[in-house]
Amino acid sequence: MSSAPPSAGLNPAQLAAVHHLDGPCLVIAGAGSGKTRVITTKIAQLLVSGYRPSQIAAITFTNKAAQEMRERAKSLVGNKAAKDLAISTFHSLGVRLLREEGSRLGLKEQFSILDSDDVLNVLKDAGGTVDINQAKRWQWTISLWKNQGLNPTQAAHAAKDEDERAAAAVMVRYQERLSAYQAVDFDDLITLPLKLLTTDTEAREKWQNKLRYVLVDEYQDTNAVQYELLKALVGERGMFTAVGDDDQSIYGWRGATIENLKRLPQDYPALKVIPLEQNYRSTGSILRAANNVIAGNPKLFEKKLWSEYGDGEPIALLVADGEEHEAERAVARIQALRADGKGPAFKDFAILYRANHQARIFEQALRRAQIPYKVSGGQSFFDKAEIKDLCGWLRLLVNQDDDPAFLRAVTTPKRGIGHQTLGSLGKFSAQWKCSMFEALFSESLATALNARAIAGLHEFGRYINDLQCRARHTEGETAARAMLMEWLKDISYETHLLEHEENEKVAQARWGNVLDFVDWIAKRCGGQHSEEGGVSFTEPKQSVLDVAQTISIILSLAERGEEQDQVTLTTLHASKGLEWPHVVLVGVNEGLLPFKREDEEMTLEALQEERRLMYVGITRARTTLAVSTLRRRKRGRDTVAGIPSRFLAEMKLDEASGREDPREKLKRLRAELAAKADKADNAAKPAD
DNA sequence: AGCTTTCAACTTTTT
DNA sequence: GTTGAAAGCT
Repeated sequence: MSSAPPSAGLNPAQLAAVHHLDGPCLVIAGAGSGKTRVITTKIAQLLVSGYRPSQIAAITFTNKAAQEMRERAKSLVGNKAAKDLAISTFHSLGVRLLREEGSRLGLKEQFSILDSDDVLNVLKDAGGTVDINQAKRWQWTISLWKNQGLNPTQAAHAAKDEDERAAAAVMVRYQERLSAYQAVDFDDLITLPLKLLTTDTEAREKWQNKLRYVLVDEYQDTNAVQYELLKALVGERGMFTAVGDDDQSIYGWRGATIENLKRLPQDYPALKVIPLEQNYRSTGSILRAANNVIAGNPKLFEKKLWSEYGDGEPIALLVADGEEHEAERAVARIQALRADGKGPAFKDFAILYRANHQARIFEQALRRAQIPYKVSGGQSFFDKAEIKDLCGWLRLLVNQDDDPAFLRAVTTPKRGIGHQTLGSLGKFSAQWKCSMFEALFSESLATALNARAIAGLHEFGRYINDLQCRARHTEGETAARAMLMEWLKDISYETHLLEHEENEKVAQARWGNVLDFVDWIAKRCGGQHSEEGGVSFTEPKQSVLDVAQTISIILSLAERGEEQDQVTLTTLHASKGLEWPHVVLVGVNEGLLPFKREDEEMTLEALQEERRLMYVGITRARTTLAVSTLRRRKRGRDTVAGIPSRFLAEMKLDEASGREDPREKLKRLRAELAAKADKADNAAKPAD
């Protein structure tokens, strides 16, 4: 290792942020200003100045972000030091605190953590209803209260209408049930540690001593309770660095509050505020548009992004006749840019939209153009244990040499084949360099295993072969559903769930997921009819095995975390923190972005949050950005006139091309238009 | 009363 | 393309 300081190559503002170690520090990190680099470098700097790794806590909002930060830290400070750093989400830090100190709150060490589905069941029970939506509304309301730091009594006080009073009443019983079960929900993972640290001096001193320095990422996303927890953790010393951007606060609707940014200078008069304004991501045109838009919001901290890169391409404005046309234009743009010179990869493109349902039309258009794509979000369905079980079986049907799948299928549900047998089978297959499934029918298997074990394995093997055969020859939705249900009956999966789950309600929920899964597969087996661009066409029917194959591919790619070359489709919310060379921001219309419900008026706060969303969208782009607006848009059954979003005017696109001579500009624009028309023509031909 | 049909609406999401 | 609510039908 060289002796260069960890902060080599940082700009002055970044350096100031890294080296301000002896007091509270707030870094206002504009989009693309290298904030993760600042955090990891600061961690390294803290180590240099004498902190031990275990004394430094870095807090993020998602596990993914924590993972990434740990990777970055690892490459900077080495494996050994990085291992002991307390890099985690607010929630996992909460878990750690409660596991160690929970007894002080009357919580046993092995308390259970309820996920969202579990909570819903408890709420139905506590509220005496079967109405899932009612339960969901309670869940939402109660969660917001808890995130504001309200207990049931305070919540009852805060309740404004009949619905909220009912929710508050349910909340009392809900909390009682949680403590009776020795269970906590996600919100408790913040509120209970806070309660502990504020009421128990001994615990507070212990943890303030343990975690000497705290860094918080995405600080603008903290809610009231998280703020208090941070305060309790850092105590009087106030040794922390908060990194955030008030202009990228887009989670107000789930309890995040920029009050936390306003309060910080008041609560910590010694606070050093350092804005990072140099952007290392986008071209001048893009940054100018972003700055112009966000200028419409009141400023909490003054900052203006700038970049050393040139203006680059002007921002393209697409005006589409309708949703289909918009999708075609977006696809044509991708094809045109790819036809250009070196040609960017598909993964260099993203299509950004306000609401999930907007994705569908773009999916269709991309499929028709044979462009690979992925829709971000969702997919967590496949992480559920019961779904993983069944996917194990499906993977085995697709590829019998998939040993992990074999092990999962052969042991779930239990069928009298234990680890002894499987251990021997594994050794045998390793010796003969074949898969476990292949080994199962080998004649020399008798040398390794007794007859009873072999008989059991053979039965399983025959069943798999039979099932594979059925899966290959079953097509169509109804037949597929019947076949899958028969399979589940064959392996007694429902019984398995009921036996292995202590709580019958949880088992029922899991079985419900299984049925959803069956449904999902069956739907894909039936031919799908769709109308696309006036052409009606039918996807061919698929066999169950075909669908299983698709699932296997998705799973193996996800498992390896491999990035494929595909266009990204994502909501603006989910795009925060990401970037692409080429971005198309679609549906930039009044009503959609800014979003407004039909019957409600938009508050100023809501509009400002929508504006920040627009700002986030613009700043995702590195080299080119296209914004697209609809001239007509669908609303339910009928089509209404589309009003261009006010944010388009705020971008001041005509000014954005700079101080160019008007005549020159006209000439250039004409040439560009002609070139684009050519490209679009060329690109359109092979697509049809 | 309980069923079917029709109509209109349609955020954003992590732990 | 789905879901929930309200109107209409038996």
